[in-house]
Amino acid sequence: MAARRRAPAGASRDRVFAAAAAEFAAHGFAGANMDRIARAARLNKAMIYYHFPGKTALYRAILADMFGAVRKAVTAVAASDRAPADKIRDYVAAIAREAQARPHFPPIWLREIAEGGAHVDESTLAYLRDVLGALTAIIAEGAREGRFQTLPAFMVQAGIIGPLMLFFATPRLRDKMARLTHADVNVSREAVVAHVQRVALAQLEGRI
Amino acid sequence: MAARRRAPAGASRDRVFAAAAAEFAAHGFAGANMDRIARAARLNKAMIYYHFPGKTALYRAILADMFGAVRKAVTAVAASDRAPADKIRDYVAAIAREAQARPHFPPIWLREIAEGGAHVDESTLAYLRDVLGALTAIIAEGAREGRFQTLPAFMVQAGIIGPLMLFFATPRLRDKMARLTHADVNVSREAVVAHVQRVALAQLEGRI
DNA sequence: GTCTATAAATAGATAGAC
DNA sequence: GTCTATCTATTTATAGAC
Repeated sequence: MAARRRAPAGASRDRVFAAAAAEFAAHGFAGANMDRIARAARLNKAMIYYHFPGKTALYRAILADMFGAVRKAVTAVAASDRAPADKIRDYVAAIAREAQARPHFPPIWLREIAEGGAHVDESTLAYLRDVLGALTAIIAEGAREGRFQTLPAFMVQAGIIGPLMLFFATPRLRDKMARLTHADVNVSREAVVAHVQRVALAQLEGRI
Repeated sequence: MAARRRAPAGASRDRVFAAAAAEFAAHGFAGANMDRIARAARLNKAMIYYHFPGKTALYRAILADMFGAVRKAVTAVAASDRAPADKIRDYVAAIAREAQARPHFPPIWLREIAEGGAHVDESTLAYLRDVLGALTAIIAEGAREGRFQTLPAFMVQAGIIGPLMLFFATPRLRDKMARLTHADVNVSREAVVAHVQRVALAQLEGRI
């Protein structure tokens, strides 16, 4: 048996990945700096290129991780045996959970929306299709059972991820605003998630 | 009287401004390229620096224009003599109108949210404070009249601008998705605005 | 006001030693 | 696997002529 390595196998790759995710979230694709990523990962630039073919591939790996995780979570929700209304709540909760598990997720998603998915490759686009597909399926199921009205999935999705991403992406901006104004910008995570769940459900059940 | 100039006074400055807005929307602050801006404005780079001190100042001028216009519109809404419920509808419509009048607006706003207002200076932050302040005032007025429940303005705001910006910023992304999937991603502007109005109002009137 | 040419700095990517 | 040193291209910004 080989002696135990000083550092776990793949540790430096993980450090590059984590540092890059934070960098892309903070500065966007074009603004991300390979030198800063290397420094944050406590490595040198050459090590990034040892682990990843280049900046674009590194970014896409992060996108795939993000949307792959969401896809997996919401697909499981859609396939569960819960009632449609509960699936909607679970769908919202799942997205919130995956977003919160990755602080870089909301900023990167917002940016990717802003540039029309310029860096999204085919396989990641397929993940997104499946995410919207899961929501579409839940809506269709609820409609079949006479509990939901049929709304365009995109509209429901916008009502869910819009507020969620805004909330999760803005802790610093809300701090900034809180220091400037007296408006109540400090809302709890639970309150936001519960609110988005109620709103999404009220829409689909025609209570709006 | 001076002879009429070939081109209107300030025309080249306007061209720089318009080209820069499109460039920042498409590529973000860091990704924006002064050469491309010059070319799109049918000028050379030196002319940009003749009109603006630098890239940051140019970007901030665009932010100030955007948020200044929104501030003006929603402040007028809050000060009008309409009923609180109508003011909420007007508030949503005003934001949608200003966003649609400037195609660069939604992408830039989304990006600025994503990076925590990194490029927002004091005066623009004051505009944002007034925008949220207008909404806060409308909610307070409705609550005083016993028509609204008091919700955090930020939460209501997130429910409004989240879906609106997502919709206005994603025509290309939705096209991309439409070609890939059969989901109904083609929602009309009117439907989205009306929907956001109904949702915001239902929240405040406690019908959710 | 408008241009060309260029300075000065930055950043993605690689060579090659250990 | 990890490092230093460097190449090359890009990019913000300016000098200076017209």
